[in-house]
Amino acid sequence: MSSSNASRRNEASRRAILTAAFELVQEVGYAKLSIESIAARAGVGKQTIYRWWPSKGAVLFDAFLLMLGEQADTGEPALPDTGDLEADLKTVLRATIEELNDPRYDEPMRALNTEIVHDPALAALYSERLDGPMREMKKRRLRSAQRAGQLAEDLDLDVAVEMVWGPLLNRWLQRSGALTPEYADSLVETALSGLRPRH
Amino acid sequence: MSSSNASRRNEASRRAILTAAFELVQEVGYAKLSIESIAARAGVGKQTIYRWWPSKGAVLFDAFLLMLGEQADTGEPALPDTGDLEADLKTVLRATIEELNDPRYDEPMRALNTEIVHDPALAALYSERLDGPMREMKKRRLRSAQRAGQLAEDLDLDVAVEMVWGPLLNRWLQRSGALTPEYADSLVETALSGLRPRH
Amino acid sequence: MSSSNASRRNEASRRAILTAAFELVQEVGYAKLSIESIAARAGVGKQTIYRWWPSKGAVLFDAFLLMLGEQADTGEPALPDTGDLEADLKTVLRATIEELNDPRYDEPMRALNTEIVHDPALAALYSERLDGPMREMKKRRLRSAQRAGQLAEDLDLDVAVEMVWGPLLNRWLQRSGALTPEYADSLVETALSGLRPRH
Amino acid sequence: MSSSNASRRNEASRRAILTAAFELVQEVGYAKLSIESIAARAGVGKQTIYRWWPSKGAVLFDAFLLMLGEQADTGEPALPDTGDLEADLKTVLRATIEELNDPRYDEPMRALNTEIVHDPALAALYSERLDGPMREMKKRRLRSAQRAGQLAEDLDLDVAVEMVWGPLLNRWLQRSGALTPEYADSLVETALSGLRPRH
DNA sequence: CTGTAATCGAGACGGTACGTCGAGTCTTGGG
DNA sequence: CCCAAGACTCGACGTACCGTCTCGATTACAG
Repeated sequence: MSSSNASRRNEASRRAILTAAFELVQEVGYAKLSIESIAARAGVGKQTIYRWWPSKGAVLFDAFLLMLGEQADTGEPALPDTGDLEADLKTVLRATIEELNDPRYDEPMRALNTEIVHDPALAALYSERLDGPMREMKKRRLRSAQRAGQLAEDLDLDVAVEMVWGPLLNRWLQRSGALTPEYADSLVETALSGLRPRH
Repeated sequence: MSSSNASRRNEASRRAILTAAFELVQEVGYAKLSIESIAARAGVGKQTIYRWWPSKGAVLFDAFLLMLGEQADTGEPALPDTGDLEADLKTVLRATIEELNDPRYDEPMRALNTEIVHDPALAALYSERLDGPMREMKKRRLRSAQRAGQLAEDLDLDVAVEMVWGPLLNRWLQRSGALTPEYADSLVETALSGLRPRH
Repeated sequence: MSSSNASRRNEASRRAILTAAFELVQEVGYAKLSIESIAARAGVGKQTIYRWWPSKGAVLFDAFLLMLGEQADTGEPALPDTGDLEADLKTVLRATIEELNDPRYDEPMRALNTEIVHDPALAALYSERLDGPMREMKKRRLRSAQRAGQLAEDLDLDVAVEMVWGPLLNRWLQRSGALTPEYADSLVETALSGLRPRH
Repeated sequence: MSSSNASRRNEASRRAILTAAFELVQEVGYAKLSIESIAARAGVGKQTIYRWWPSKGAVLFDAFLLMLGEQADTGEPALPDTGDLEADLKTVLRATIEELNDPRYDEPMRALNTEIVHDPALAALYSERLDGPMREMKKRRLRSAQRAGQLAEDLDLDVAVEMVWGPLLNRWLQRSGALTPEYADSLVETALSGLRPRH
């Protein structure tokens, strides 16, 4: 059922390439990341990269998948659910902010986002393998709250997810403001209550 | 007050360069845009570009300013204010969506966003010259509504702006969903009312 | 005396490789001839070539032997001997010229000569298997004439052979002049009579 | 009349490239000579080589011209003329043999000959710039002898030149025999007297 | 008649070099 | 001093082959 892999691809090389790519994008930044340097760092011929990936962005994407351990794929990842939606969302957003502020992830994630912006094929892949599962996870938490009567019954969960996480991502990408825990709180509170006055 | 500008810079060359840059980024995309091709198209020596701009992104940014006619700078641009905030916002978001779907602006704007993501200096410039004025304009409209009691008194207007426009920009950049007028409406309604049920 | 050939080598592959090599060198020229293209054309794994030949030149050399049907080996090839040395030599040189002018043999023979120039091992092989037998054949004809008193008694036959055929080969390799039947005649006459005036 | 050179070519780079090429072909041989290594040794970008020369062979050819100091071009080079043709030719051939046996010139000259064999354009250049002038020089000496009645009146001097020098070049290229002073003598004597018995 | 070991087609691998593109710098000559 | 033009060094591109190395799948010999 599994032992015979049709491909004669060298798994060790694959991992070396992805690891090298991830390290290098941290060290030199996305603009200066070259296939040549990835190959050199990985101890691999350039052809081995060109053979299996169509673009630099695709390598980076796979590197991401490897680093994330493909968590999104295994089982059903879930957001915390204490019953208190507001608190849970704040917890999650604060954690996200911490990750975005982590220099180890900053450059690689910016690089990935850049590639997605310009490469529709990669965007589709991203949507399918990374963003999709994450979005599902977020929607599951919101649906749970919805069932508990904490969210509007007619709420479009996709819009809801984007309204909570979108501003955060934007601020980070455009550096249009500081990413602080307070910002996370404010975002959650405002999204839940809406801009209009209550009562 | 003397007529002599300190700089002996050739205005014709400047415009030719910016025009060529804007045209080329539409035609070949951002990744394949080269300083050499800009110089060739503009009928200009490469040195003339390097003399006046520090980076490809800076050229692109100035090209944008030129194309936008520096609207943001002239006078006090304003969002429509009919008194009906929800309707006004929907109008504006629908217009924005139309612009983002316009192939003439799609590639150049993606290019600009990409540069901003990786170049903090450019991000600051963007924030000051383009995003800042736009944000002020949006906040003015919201403040007007706030005074009219249509928005919560303690609302953080920056967060509010990001919550309305951020998801839109994100969907566009990541191609994570279609940009339709209905999406604009849904976004405005959800943001104004909040995720929680009313009553 | 046993029927078993020590080698389990595949004769069909061997012939396919040599034929492919000979064809390809005609088609693409020596510089662009690659082991990979030979293997592909022959429908053979690269390893099969590397297993049996030490170098591209060696393959080419064997290809030559195959094409020539190993004539030089079988029996005692001989130059025409009508008793008229001058006429016989002219006949032979004219035939040689025709062969050298034949596009089917031009490129392959140039290729072989090139390899010989740079590879002493191949040069030795060439000398033993191709040039040697040919030279013997030529010397036999000259010796016959010498016995008939038509050539100087103390003549060094090796020098004689080189003086008749050398200039021809040189002109062909360096393209330093046209290879015409008249040239053949002139060469033979001059060599036989010498540069000095007779009487 | 001369100061303004139309080309803005860098003479220092040109010399560095040719010198590097000549050195490298001695050191690593023709087969392993790469444009890349020439550029590296010369401290020059590869593009500068590709900009000015169409092929590796053309570089090598120019390197030869530079090394030979373009002697052939300056003035009227001449072979020794003591009145004794046989002695003079022996002197010259012996000197040639010594040169061909000099390891400093062996590889480069083989390389040049190889290129000529495969590249008609280069062959023409060779004929015009190197072989032609040399051949003229040789013919001048023979013509002088001819006037003195030492050579046949109807002798084709081109054929004569090829008959004396051709065998030598061939033996060297094909390694079909040792290049000794005795061989030079034998060659000259046989060519002058012819293969036929005198009287 | 059946292992078993060499040979085969296939093609991935780590490399080297190719010939091209563009970056950013520098030089020349003209206005 | 600025400009158009374009040569320069340098680094990377993506491709072609090198010679080596597995991988099954024949295939011909030996037991």
